[in-house]
Amino acid sequence: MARAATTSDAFNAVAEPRRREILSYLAMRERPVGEIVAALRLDQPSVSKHLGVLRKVGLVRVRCEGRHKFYQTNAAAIQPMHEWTKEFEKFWQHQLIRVKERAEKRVSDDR
Amino acid sequence: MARAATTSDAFNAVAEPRRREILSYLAMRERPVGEIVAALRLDQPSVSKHLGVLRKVGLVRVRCEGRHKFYQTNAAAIQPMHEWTKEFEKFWQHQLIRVKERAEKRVSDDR
DNA sequence: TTGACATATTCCCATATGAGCATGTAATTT
DNA sequence: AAATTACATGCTCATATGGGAATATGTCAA
Repeated sequence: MARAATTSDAFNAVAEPRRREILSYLAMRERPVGEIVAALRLDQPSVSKHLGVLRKVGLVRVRCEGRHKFYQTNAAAIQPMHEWTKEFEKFWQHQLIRVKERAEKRVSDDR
Repeated sequence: MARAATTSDAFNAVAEPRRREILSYLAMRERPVGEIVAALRLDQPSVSKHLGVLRKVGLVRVRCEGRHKFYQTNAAAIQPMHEWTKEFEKFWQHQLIRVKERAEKRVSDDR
């Protein structure tokens, strides 16, 4: 088996740095494709393809108006990733405390 | 250019579901490779390869003891992902509020 | 030393990728 | 109708992948 498709879930879709940029850019308000192209300085076909991936996993929503398509980030689709990373919060807090303790011990040893 | 390497950053490394399982499994306490193999029912070479990826991006730490290698999740390396997803928190909260408002409006319209 | 055990590495392969470029399609304007 | 605008899709290609199987490395035990 090869690597999982980028369209298989939010984790895979978001692994691509440009897609993260697009999501950040579209979080505040909806934008037509042309503005994404101009703002992020990417080729138009590239943006369209990235938007296709993001659409497939539900990370963006589209609204059509004439020949313009307005894309916006669907933040709710990011929440599961936030929840998963949150599971580790208590551990990195513990780790930081231990690092701090060791540092303080070193200081007292030096005295 | 092809897809970015899985070893290029935490986002890419974590896109693989098995690696997320491994990280969760190793979060509480360190484990030798054999226990990961047994617990997650994966082939040993597969686990070694996944651990190699996780090591390269700093998501796990190793401690060698005789012929055993104890791996543990380095939760601090997950924090940046948590921060990135957190940027969207306010947006999904707004979206949920709007969904709720629309639902309430529908109820009042029906009355 | 020889062998058993614990991990890591290598090879092959089907599959998916993203960039670049060209082309297709739909809506609008002239 | 023809030209223009706004996006989407198709193509090729270099590259990386994860699984499977075999093999290598390193450590301990008898």
